[in-house]
Amino acid sequence: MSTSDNFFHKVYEIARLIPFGRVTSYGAIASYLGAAKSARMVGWAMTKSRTQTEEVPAHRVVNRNGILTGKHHFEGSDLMQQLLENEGVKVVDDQIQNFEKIFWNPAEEL
DNA sequence: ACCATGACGTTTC
DNA sequence: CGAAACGCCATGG
Repeated sequence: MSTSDNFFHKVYEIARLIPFGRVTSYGAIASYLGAAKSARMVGWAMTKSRTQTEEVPAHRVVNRNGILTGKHHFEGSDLMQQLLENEGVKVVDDQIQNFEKIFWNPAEEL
């Protein structure tokens, strides 16, 4: 047990609230949790997310530019992109198309 | 305690 | 536009 477990738990809760076909960023989640400077921890939480019992849609979390920087943490070489495109999110060269339109900001929409 | 390593973000070149 | 330098902070050796 550590004090950051609560932070991780909240990260997972928010991640599960991301609507189908929408995406958000590591920084947006960190900022919403009052830890604007801990975006890297959100990424770390995503890495740990697969150990969670409850599923976490980690593929809906990208960096602030809408680029799939964490794709290498998924199986294969394009699984993350496949998962997104299954939801209607278009990706070209690891860049989410129309990113600003489908971006889901927890601070404004939650 | 020190150093290295990131699924980040911002600034600068 | 890509690369690098910082700042940030939990984790691991």
